[in-house]
Amino acid sequence: MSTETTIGEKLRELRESKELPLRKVSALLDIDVAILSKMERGERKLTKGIVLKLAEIYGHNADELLVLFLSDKIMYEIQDEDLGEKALKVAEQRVKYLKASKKK
Amino acid sequence: MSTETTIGEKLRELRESKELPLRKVSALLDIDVAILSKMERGERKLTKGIVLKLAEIYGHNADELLVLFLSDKIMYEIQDEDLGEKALKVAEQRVKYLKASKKK
DNA sequence: CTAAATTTGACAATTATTGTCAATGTGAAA
DNA sequence: TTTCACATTGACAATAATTGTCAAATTTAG
Repeated sequence: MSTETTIGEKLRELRESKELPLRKVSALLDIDVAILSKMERGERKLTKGIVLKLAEIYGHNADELLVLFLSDKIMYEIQDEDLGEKALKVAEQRVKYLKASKKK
Repeated sequence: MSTETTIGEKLRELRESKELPLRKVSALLDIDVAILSKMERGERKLTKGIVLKLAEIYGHNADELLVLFLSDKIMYEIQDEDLGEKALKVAEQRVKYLKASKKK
């Protein structure tokens, strides 16, 4: 499940599957074509807003893209860290703890 | 397992358990006392280097502190995100995938 | 009270990120 | 080759974020 792809690569795949040129998509997003090019190749950071707009443009499930987007940011934080996996597990515990203590 | 504490709070606890004033510790770290104060309270970002030095100063297990430090950074990325937990799981998969494909 | 410890806020200096643009590179068509 | 659309690259200034430094204010312990 989306384990071998970055959000940028995924967005490029989606764009190409729709046969849309960067030029058109960047116009819809109202950003420079160079920036979108770099975002797809991971050279510039994506924002949540851009990801959501692209989900809309490509007619693709937004949550799936957001999860990939967030996990990319997480991966960036733990890159090359031996303790990354442990840190992820601790973070999971903490998320669960927060959920539990946040009464609905 | 360290689910209710930030790295800053943990470092403050350690310092207080050793009865060391900020003044002395910040001198050992060669940083301003104000910065260390803010780091302990989460108002300024800690660095890996500072965490390691503090582990040394307090004679505390460095890995445990690093895991907490990294998980803090992860938590920061997914704060308030409904999809945070899913993103963590995907990140775990990806870490495992990377480990597997990186032949030793 | 007083003295040490800590916190707070303001500020300039540094560093990072951003958008913009032009030049360059790539590939397909003919 | 020439042309054309598409994409990439790098340089640059503008903007924003982070940093260290300091002094004043506040809190805490005696």
